[in-house]
Amino acid sequence: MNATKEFIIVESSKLFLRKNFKEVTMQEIVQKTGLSKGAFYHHFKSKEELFTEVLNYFFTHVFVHNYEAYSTESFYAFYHDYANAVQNIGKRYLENMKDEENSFFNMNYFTLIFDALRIFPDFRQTVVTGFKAEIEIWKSVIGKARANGEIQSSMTDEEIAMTFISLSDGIAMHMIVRGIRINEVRDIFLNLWDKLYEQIKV
Amino acid sequence: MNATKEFIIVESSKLFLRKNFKEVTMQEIVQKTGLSKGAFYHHFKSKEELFTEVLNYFFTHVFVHNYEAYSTESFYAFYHDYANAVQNIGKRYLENMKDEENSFFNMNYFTLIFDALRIFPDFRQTVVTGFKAEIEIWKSVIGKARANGEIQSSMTDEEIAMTFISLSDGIAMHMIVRGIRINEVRDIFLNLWDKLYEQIKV
DNA sequence: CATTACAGACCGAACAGTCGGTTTAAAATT
DNA sequence: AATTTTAAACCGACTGTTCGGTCTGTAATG
Repeated sequence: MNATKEFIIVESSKLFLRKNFKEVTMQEIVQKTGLSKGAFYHHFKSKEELFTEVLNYFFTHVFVHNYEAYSTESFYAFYHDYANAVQNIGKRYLENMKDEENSFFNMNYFTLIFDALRIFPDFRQTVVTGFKAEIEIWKSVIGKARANGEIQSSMTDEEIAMTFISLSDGIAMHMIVRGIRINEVRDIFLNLWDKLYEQIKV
Repeated sequence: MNATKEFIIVESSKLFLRKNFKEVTMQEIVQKTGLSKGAFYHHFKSKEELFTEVLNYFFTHVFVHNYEAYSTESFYAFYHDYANAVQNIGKRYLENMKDEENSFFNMNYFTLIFDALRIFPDFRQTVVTGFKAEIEIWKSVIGKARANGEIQSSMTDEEIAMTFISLSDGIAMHMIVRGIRINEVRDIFLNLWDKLYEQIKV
């Protein structure tokens, strides 16, 4: 990809972490990139096209889990690796803000998704596919842990997976609303995960 | 409150369940209400003022729990009452949409809060206060259940409360993204709540 | 008949996007 | 090596439209 185009995506992605699609103006984008409107429209056919690229950037470079790197030795090791990765995602998220005056995030993983769904209804399929893939990975680790005798529960693998994932998402959302520091979120849901784990470990 | 003003709030609230603040235009508001611009600005000094009233309407008439009505006999009865109330909230939410062609909700409890936080930073305090009050109610019911010998857990009352609340919120968010029918959300998280309950009940 | 409620023409600002033209640098030609 | 050609990158004034909001006039109300 063209370097300038990539530069525009990365720079304007910072704007989309503070305001939603409608609130970010072309004027702000050209100001942030230091380019002109003509230059922008040379690389993108519309503001919407930029936004699709920004979303793609977020979901392939920022809000992304590298599951291959997580231990599948035990469920315990797996979800601890996952929690640490969430911490790193938070750090990448904050890096996108360090050149802003008021380092307060008004958009987040969830609002970005809902904003995108409103503008691009087809985006739903992409998100749902991603969710399902994530659940499958958790299920397989959990199933293995159950077979190993690491854990034991009346819940199905899928129920355990959904409980862990949804709990962390719910906690994250509450903490974002409360304005808590991103790095503290991990500790809060990891503590609860450990407590849940205690109840299912053999 | 003036009947026309209330009518404007209720009618335009339906628009704010489909689009965010910036996306909803004055033209749509006057069209939806069948009134004129002059009439609107006779009752409200700005679009923002309307939005504060709409938010107030949502959080006092739609997205609201009537905790006094919930059983505090047992934690089990309490969270079942809560889950049923969530069902009713979902129904009220859907009622606001029945006169629209495409009955698909693009805004929800969470996006509304985040939209509001961006426009009215002071709204955070209101939301956080509400969250804390909710947790306190749960904590007291859980504490009582523990004292009664209904439940037993290595988790603190607050941890149990946060686990239950955040889990249902996380589930709701996932299900909204998936486009699942609102009424099914209750069954999904209530099932998980029951499983968690099984593990802490004496 | 004074006040409230409403209508709708109207306003300037802001919006996304366009367009004619300039700069830059590499490729082609002499 | 010097000159010409070509194309991509970029510029910013400009366009048509829509935005939230105002203003003046009229109808209803009590």
